[in-house]
Amino acid sequence: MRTARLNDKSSLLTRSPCHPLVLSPCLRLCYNNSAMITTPARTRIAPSPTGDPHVGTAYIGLFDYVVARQSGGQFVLRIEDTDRERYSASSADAILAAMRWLGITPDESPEVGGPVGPYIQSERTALYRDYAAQLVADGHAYYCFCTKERLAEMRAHQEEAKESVMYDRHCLCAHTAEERADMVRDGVPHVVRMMMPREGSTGWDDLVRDEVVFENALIDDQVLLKADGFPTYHLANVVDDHLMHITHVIRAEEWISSTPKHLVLYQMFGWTPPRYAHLPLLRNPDRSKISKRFGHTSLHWYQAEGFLPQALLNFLALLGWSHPDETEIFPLEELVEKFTFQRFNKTGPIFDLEKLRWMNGVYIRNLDMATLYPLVEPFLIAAGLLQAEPTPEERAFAQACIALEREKVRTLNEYPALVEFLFDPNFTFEDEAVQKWLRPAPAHVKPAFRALLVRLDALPDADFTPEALEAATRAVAEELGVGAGKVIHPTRVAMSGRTKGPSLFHLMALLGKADVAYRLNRALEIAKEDA
RNA sequence: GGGGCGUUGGUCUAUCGGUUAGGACGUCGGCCUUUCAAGCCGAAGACGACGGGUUCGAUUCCCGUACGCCCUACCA
Repeated sequence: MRTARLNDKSSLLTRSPCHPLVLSPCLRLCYNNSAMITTPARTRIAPSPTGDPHVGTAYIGLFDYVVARQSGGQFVLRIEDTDRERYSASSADAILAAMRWLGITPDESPEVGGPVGPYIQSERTALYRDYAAQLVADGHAYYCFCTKERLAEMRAHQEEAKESVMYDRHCLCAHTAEERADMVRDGVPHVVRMMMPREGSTGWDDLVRDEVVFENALIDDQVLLKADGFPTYHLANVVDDHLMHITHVIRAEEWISSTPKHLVLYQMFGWTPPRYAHLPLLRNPDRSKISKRFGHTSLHWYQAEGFLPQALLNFLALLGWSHPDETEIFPLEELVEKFTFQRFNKTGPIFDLEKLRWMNGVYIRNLDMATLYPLVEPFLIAAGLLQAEPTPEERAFAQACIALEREKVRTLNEYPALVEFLFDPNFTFEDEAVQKWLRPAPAHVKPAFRALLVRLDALPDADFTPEALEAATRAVAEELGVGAGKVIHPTRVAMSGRTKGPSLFHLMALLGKADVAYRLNRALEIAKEDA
């Protein structure tokens, strides 16, 4: 049951000189956060194109997607490129591509368009200017001409005096509205600041944190429009969320203290605010906000490392949220089915890469070869094991190699190192393996290799099967009066240069008679040198 | 300095006042096995940050303290 007790907006705002707005009783909303969302919700992810696509964007985007899907609504992607200093031209495309890779594709975006575009804020600047002007005209905002120097000085004084650092409304008190308008007309550089009420409080019922309230007096007169004519996040976000009919703003915890500003803007405009859900912030191992310094924040890294999008999403879903049945491995569809904000935790989780790696391994093992191999091939090509356009034969061989080591990895990029030796009969031996079985070689090893060579030579090509190879190997062991392992282990070293690896007989069958013989002889050579 | 948010094993978490505080990752040990993995079994690891309340009973509700984090930009 949802109830909303919202005072008539005109009674919320009253005026008085220099403290012009008074917000009376705080905004109280009571909702039920335990339920699934049944009326179509419009959610949005609003990344800033300032660098590589960020894992935090994927985290928030995942839940935006889930809420939209669950409720039968839409998931919108909007590019917030109002910071011209940090803007990176290639970033927006990279973000879109990363979302596509993850499979959480927006219903409306700069790429696919939609009914409430444009979806790039730099293409909407006229809009923000108009709304800012309206706020000024209505007395909810004012022009400010203070230089950065004066602001810095003011802050220094305030800090020294142990006062809270806030704009002192110098321009508001020193000039009349007409004077300010004249100065703007005369081209004096200026910004637009919102006139934050100095009394009352502003609060909301957060979908994950319940009621949060701030004293208005503690909130600064935020700059809404910068001197370069671009809006700040605060203005652009409110205007766009309203114009784009966003019903649920899902964002990171770091925005909590900005929310009252946004709420007051909605009141000033006379708009109904959306619901807010402030999700916990992903953390570094030292509990600070996740950053490049400690971990991997770029989605490119996860992709390059060979994480599967499904695994990443599953892992992300379990950061802060938990499945009602305590299930750990579940697909996106199930998250859509089971999601409620109530099951969200408020603590910022540390991003545990080890657990992600485990989970990724589970997902890899659950794939059939037909699905797995195409995902692995690019890694084989990158490692130089395959040429860029493999022939069907090369591809078949590579797939057979991967099949041998299929369940061994946690990330796809581990495959090349595991199967490398299969592609190269002149592989490099590992010192440890050589020392254990070849140099010095236990007395039975060289005879065993020679006996094996003879037996394998006698095997028709068609019989070069794991079963036949195992029989031959065991027969050799018996002949020499040693345990099977005493032949199997050195043979493995002869085949791969290592003490560990895939099933020996399957590996030999895959290599074929000639290659196996070559490798056996090569090992014999190495063992010979020692004497 | 001010404000806000948070605090269950190393990590992710369950618990919506009554449990021997459960699960997962990781760690350690065992089994399986031609090695490595995988799989299976088992173990160690939480006085539920601390101190007060409320209650017949608190990890769960309230207050305080400590600690951590976020915000405090003409960045988002």
